[in-house]
Amino acid sequence: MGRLQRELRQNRPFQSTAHEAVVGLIRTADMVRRQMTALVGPQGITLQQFNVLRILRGAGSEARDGVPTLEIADRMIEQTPGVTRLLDRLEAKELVRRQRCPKDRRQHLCWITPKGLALLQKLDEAALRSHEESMKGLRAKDRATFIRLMEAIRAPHQ
Amino acid sequence: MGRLQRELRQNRPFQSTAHEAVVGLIRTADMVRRQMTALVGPQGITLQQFNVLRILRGAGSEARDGVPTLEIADRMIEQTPGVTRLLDRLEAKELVRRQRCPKDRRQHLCWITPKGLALLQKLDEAALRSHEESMKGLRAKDRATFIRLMEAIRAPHQ
DNA sequence: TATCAATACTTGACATGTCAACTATTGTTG
DNA sequence: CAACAATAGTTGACATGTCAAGTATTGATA
Repeated sequence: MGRLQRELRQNRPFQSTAHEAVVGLIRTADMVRRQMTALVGPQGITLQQFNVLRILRGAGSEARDGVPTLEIADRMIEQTPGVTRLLDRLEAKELVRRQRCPKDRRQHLCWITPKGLALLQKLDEAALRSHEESMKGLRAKDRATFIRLMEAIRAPHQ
Repeated sequence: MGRLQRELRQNRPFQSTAHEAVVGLIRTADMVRRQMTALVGPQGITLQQFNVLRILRGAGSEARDGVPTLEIADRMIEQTPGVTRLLDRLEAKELVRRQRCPKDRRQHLCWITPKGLALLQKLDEAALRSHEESMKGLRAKDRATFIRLMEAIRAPHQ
C-alpha cells in the first residue's frame, strides 16, 4: 500500500501509476497553492491577483507600452477566464492602471502602478522563502529532475 | 532561458529553482485538473463532487457504516472547507444519502447511492484513459520517479 | 450533576470562478 | 466599399469556494 493511499486513507489501490501521479499532482499543488495564498492573503490580494501583478512587472521591455488584457490571460500560470474582473479589483485597489489602446481601440492596456510595485517588493522576500519552504523536501538535483518531468508532462498538451 | 519561462512569455528569469518548481507544479496541476473537469462536467458533477463520490465508494469495509462528513473532508485530495454544501448538492442529485448517526448525534453519516455508483462506473473507463492521456509524456519509470518526488515534497508538511 | 470545553457540523455573507451571450472595433473579401 | 467574419474584451447569471460565527451534542471536570 503506497504512501499516498495512506495519506488519503483509501482502501482501494490506485488503478494505475498514471492515476496515482494525477492524484499526487493535484494534492501537492493544492498544498503549495495554499502556502502561497496564506502568504499574499494578509496583503489583501488573492493568488491570481498576485500573479497578474507579477506578470505586469515581469513583462520587461514591453511593459512601457502596457500589456493588453488577453495577453495577461495568456500568461497566467493557471488558466483564468475572469481576467477582466481580476483587473477590475486590482484597479479598485489602485495596484493596476488601465487605458484604452489608441492604436487598436478594442484593446485595453494595463500597467502596474507604483503602489502595486511596492506591494510586490514587500512580498518578494517572503515569496522566496515560501518557495524554499515548499520545496525543502527536495535537494537541488531532485528539483531539477522534478521540473524536467513536469515539462515532459505538459509538452504533449500544448 | 528555460522552457517554462518561454511558456509564460516572461522576460524575467525565475528567482530560484524552487520558484520554477512551484510555478511549474501549479501550472501542470491546473492542466490536469482541467482535463478531469472536462471529463466529469458532462455528467453534471464537479471535480470535487466526483472526488467525494470516489471517497465514499473507496471507503471499503467501513462503507457499510457510512462515512462521517468531516472524515470525507479529511480524505479529500484538495482541502475543501465546504464539504457540507458539496454533500447538499450531491444529495439533491440523489448520488449520496445522509443520515444522523444514532450513536453520536453530532455526526452525519454518508453513503453513496446506487445511482452514484452507476455514475462512477460510467466514468471509470474514461477516467482511466484521461489519466493515461495526462501522463503520456512520462514513461513508466519516470512516473514512478515523479510520484516519489512529490511524496518527498509533501512529507515535511504533514 | 451542573458547567465548561471540545467536537461535528451548519449557516450566512461575500469573494471568486465559469460559461455563455453580448458589444465595440478591426480586418477581409467579393 | 459594403458585408461579414474575427478579434478583444465586457457583462450577466449562476455555481462554487472561503471565512467567520452559530448550533447541537458530547465528553471532561469541579
